[in-house]
Amino acid sequence: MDKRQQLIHTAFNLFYQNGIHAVGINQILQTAGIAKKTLYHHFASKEELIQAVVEYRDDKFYNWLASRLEQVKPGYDGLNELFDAVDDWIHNRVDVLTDFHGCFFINTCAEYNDPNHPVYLQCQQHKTRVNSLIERQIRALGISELAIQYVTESISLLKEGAIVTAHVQGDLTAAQKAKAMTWIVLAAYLS
Amino acid sequence: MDKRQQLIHTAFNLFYQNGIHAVGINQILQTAGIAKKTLYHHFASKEELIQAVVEYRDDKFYNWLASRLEQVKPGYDGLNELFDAVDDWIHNRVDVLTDFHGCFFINTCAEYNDPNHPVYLQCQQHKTRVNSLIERQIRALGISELAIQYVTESISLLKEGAIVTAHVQGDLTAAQKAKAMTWIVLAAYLS
DNA sequence: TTTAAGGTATACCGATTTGTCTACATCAAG
DNA sequence: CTTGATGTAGACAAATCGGTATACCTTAAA
Repeated sequence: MDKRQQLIHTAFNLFYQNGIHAVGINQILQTAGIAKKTLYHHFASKEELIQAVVEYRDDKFYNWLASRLEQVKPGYDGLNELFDAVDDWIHNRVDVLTDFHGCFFINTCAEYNDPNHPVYLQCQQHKTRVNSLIERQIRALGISELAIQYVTESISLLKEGAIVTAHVQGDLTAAQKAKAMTWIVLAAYLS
Repeated sequence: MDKRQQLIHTAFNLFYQNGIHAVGINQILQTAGIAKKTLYHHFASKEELIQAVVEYRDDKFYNWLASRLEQVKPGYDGLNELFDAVDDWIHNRVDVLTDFHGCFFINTCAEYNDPNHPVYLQCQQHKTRVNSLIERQIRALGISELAIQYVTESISLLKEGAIVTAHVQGDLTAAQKAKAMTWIVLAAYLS
């Protein structure tokens, strides 16, 4: 019954479904059934609410993915699990992430197009956190320290491509394609 | 001195830089130096202007890429050119596309999150058109008809990943990474 | 029992939104 | 010469925006 958390939760769902700029504060309040005064008791402005929402999603997504990856051995198994997890997400098989509408952080960067904007930076940092999960898998393969960063960023690129392709093109097999390419790329880099 | 075209051009620049929902009609009018009546003489609503802007960008981007690809032989050379073109775009070396702010169509889908919305469909169709350019290159490789579609969509996924990674992460080498992976993937699929 | 925090409900503020309207200017074609 | 298309300038309307203010309620702790 924490009103603050209720507001963040409601705002995220509306933002994720309709875009941030398209959702007004009154709509959030009406949907959540919460008074305006209460919102401005917890947040100084809409901007602050938005930042809290991004942080909320960052945690939720990162923790979900991290827990998925913890269930398998780091390395090849982890990379398989990564793309299986994305595949589950795309197919709406992950309740905790709500219905798939692309990557919330990519979407948000599309709205806040200024790379110096706090919200934009939050989104970048989320991607950095997620990449660290990928790096852990790559590192377990025992390749040269020099190559780790490059390979990590390449796999990350495949993951981003899968998410965007699934979203914009509606290609539900995108994660599987990215997974297949990951195997091929790794085989080439490790030979 | 075509006012209609002037409006579309100004609106696109503002939309691309700030997002569609963040830009008001008055801002467009003031920037373009055009009266409100004139806008509503050419367009029935803001929505209609937006659709014209998306169509304008669709043509501009498609024609640019198509002309780049026409300068080389279809097949391997065309695929190299594809990623070199994206690389030029990312590095702001393509005047006709204006400063890089990610893919306008991906960004727009992020704002119009409803897959049934006309603008969303326009963006999907743009991707389909671009994919047909990629397919032409893949087809020239002489692989089986069955594989053409799959490989095309895989290369497309790499291209999307490069654009998004360059935009959100600010990784200016993303197109080169995607290009390198394209070679590897093709070598595997053609062996 | 009193007090402060957190809450609802709603009126209100100024600014901004999309879109309409009036009044007038230019100019090419019938 | 007139008419219709295209244009400018800007007032205006109705709705909505983010945000503030007032009045009152509940509840838990001092």
